[in-house]
Amino acid sequence: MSYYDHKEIEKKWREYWAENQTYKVEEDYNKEKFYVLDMFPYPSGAGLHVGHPLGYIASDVYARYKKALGFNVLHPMGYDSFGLPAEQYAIQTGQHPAVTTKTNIEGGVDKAGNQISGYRSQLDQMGFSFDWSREVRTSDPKYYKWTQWIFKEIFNSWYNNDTNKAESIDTLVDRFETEGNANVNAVGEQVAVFSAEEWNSWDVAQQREMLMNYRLAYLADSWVNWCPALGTVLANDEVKDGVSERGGHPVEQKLMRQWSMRITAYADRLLNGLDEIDFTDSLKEQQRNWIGKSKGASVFFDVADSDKKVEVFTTRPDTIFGVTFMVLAPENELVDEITTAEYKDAIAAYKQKAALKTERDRQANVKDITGQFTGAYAIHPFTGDKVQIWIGEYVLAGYGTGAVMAVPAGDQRDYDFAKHFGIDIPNIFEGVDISEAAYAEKDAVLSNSDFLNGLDAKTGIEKAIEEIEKRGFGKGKINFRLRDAIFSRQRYWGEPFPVFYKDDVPYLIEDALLPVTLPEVDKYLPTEDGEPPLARANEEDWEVFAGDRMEYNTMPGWAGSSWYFLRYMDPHNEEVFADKKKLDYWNQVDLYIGGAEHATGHLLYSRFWTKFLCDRGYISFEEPFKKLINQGMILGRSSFVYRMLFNTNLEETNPDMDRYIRSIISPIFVSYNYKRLLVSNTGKLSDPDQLKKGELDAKMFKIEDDVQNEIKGRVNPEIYSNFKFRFSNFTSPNHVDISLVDNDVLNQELFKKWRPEYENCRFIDEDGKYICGNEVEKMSKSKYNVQTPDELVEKFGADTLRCYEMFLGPLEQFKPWDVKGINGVNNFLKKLWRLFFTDDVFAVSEGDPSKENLKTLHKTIKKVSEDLNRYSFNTVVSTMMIAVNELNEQNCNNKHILENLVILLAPYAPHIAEELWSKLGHNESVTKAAWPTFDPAMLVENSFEYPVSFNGKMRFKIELPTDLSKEEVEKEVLAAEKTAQYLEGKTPKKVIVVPKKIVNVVV
RNA sequence: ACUCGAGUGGUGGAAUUGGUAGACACGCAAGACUUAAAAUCUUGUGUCCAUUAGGACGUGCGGGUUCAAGUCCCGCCUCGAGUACCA
Repeated sequence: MSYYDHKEIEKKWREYWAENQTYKVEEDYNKEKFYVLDMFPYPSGAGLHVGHPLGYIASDVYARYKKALGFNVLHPMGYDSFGLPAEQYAIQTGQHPAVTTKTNIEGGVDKAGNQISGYRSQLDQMGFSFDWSREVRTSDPKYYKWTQWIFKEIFNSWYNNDTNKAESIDTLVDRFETEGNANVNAVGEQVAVFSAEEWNSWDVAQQREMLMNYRLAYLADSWVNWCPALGTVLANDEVKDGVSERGGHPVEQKLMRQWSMRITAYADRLLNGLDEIDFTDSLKEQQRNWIGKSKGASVFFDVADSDKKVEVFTTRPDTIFGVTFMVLAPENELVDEITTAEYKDAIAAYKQKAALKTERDRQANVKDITGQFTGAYAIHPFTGDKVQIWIGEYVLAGYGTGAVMAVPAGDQRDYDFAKHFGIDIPNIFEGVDISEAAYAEKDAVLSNSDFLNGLDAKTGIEKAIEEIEKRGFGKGKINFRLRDAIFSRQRYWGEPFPVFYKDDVPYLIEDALLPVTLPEVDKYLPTEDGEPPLARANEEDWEVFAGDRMEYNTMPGWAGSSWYFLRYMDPHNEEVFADKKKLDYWNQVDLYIGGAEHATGHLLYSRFWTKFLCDRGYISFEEPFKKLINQGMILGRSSFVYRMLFNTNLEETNPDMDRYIRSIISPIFVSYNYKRLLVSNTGKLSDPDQLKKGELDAKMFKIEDDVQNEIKGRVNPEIYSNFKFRFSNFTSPNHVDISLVDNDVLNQELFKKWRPEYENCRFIDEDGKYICGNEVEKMSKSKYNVQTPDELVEKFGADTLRCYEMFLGPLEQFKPWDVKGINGVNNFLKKLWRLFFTDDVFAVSEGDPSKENLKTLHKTIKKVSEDLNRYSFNTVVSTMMIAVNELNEQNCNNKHILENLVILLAPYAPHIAEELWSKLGHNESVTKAAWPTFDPAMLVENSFEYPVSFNGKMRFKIELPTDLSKEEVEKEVLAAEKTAQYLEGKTPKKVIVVPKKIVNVVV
């Protein structure tokens, strides 16, 4: 085989790898480990486009590099195979989601008869070094058995603020039994104090109900994001702009009994942990904002003529003397209790109006100020003044206490509210004008504020909290925006809970009976009375059943993905979720690659579960992912054809005829460079454009004439006498399939066959070529700009595609896909191949390499290693290209040089590397070869070509020995012939010499 | 509005700690091979001026620091991403 036959080579080595289990990894406790992980994919039926494997290629390159460096590398892959799309498809087709999921992964034919190649084979053809023996699927009962087990652990835990750790619920029960809850410092709901005697006197149901307030996985009535279209609740991170992230359906607030995870217990640790991990700043920032820590105070205001109190949270307790009213969220429980008889109806009406609005409506109408007075008054704790209590939509039920103390002088929303309802706006800042707007900056000095007068915000806040605590109506408090995570979904295709109910009290299924598998149901829809699909299953449909009924909810998508990276360490263990020794060995993920869209979902939840499992002693690290790289999206390059618009003169007089004539005139498309001239008839045209415009006019004229004549025989003469076909100056751009376009030139024949309506279309082309316009957009079927890896692998091979995707640009960046460029990379591999051949015969020379050869090699080893160390995947390809170009020029076919070159290339182009490696006489896979060592001695030069600049401008170069001192270099430069020319007779003020870098002469 | 990120040839991009801006590739142009096309190879290719020699300008815009700025500092503009009544 003398030419580079990628098909043959790639097939051969893929088979070799599979047969020899080249990528199988074992724990080797004497070897240093490295864990490279990709965010695992949801196996959709649509398959992969070129954007999907980008991150996998990068991680594969890195994994192979680390392995060559001698690390024991764990690099697994699996599927996040529970989820909505499979279930929606199941609802439509009645096919079990397990079946479609399996087809999407393993290939087959879907219900509509489409051939699906399957994720696995698409991944395999890319030559990835995944250890498939460790594959996990979240929907596999053997896997979700342990997801259920972890749920049980979380359920059986509480958060002890004193130890700042999750502990077994047994330690809590012990304390309740001996001392009650008075001294328990736990994260949880506010509960009344009880004694040990009281606890011991309760029955099991009462005790379990109390424990719910403490458990880290708990069942409670909570305000949830209810999405009627999807028939399920959604977590906060699954709602974007008030609609569901998947599908964009409206979401409303609803009070429902739901499972939740007490992630708020970990808010502070999730925040602090960010300092220890290497994520991008923007991602850390997103998590910080999501957690939303704010310091302030919680203050109680007595309600006048009542024993009720309103608790508020404020970050500006220093502005408390500016309080002129209070506002509660409409959903706040206190509202009904304090509303006076007089205002009952108005309040009820307002509440109802608010409840009907979707999340989105409430967000959209930020500018609309609404609210309603309750009739009740609160007592200002310092001044004793009576202040009105209102309810208003701008106060969120879910944040803080669902109530605010309104300080119109210092908060714009309060200011607007006060203005709108005519409430006082007393100024509490010295020398600040608040006639137009509130003053929210923290640099103003307080006034009209009793003991706080003269203080700035910082000291004022401290002083205020001190005083509030002293007088006993509040205390300093830290508040988080982060909410507990809703953990149930009213869906079928998810993990069933290991939970059953007896007398409406939830109990756990014992470990020995796990997993609780999904029962068969007749339909994947809610029941008539609105229960989740699992309620359709009868007792006998459940493999595991206990109590009165099983839990009907299933777990959310993030359950399985929160811990999968641990299961890869020991995927087939049936005794524990993973063996402790293996967990300790593989430890954290050293490099994690995936999209940034998981910033506040998966990446936060898995950090939470990791901390939990660490607290409970199952693992020995708190952060799952040491370093994370977000790969940027590969955008599509869409091509456009421009359809000419025209007038018929009949639009008004005879619209029916107009429509008829339009229907019989085949589309006319104008080439891009002409279209430009059509639209830009303003301003002066350049001479060539002027010429082109002339051409265009002539062509348009001709077609106008042709069309005019063609119509003649097809309509009656009377109508024809009024018919005048004239092009307008406008065109309508239509997407055209990129497979019909080569280098912006449209294949006119194929285009005519593409769609029946284009069969007889006409082109106004340029010298026979129709040039398409283009635009960079997201890849999507509807834009006909999707590039699948399959056709490229077929045409150029996986090695070329791998190199090209890396070559495209920095991994993190968004970049447009340009098919053209792939030729260059393919050429590079062909050139490389040819280095090994002389006159079509494989031939390498055994002798010592030349100094030049060695210099090229070691320069390359150095740069490739450095670049990989800083994850600069794109520049490595350029470096390899330079090396091949240089070796080509040097006519190098030295065995030593080429062997090392092959090892350097192997992470990027493993197939061709294996082939050349074996041709070089090796019997083992190139993946077993050690990374070459850089020898600085090979790069030592005895002369350097100094760029000489004058006043910072480079003028000429001069070759000088490297062992010259600065002074000698200066002397040589000043003596140089060209120097005089640039000095123009002046004497240099100063000469800067940076050895082996630059010389700058200041004149 | 706020937070983060990014603006470099016709295009993707390189320049790692301030030290030759535009590496490497695409595209384009010219040439070689060919009956022709494709493929391949060679040469050129930031812009402007100049026949050449050479010169001027040049990393979004305006300032500054420095012998020297794509890189550092200040102000602004544009684009992208995220968040959005968070008290």
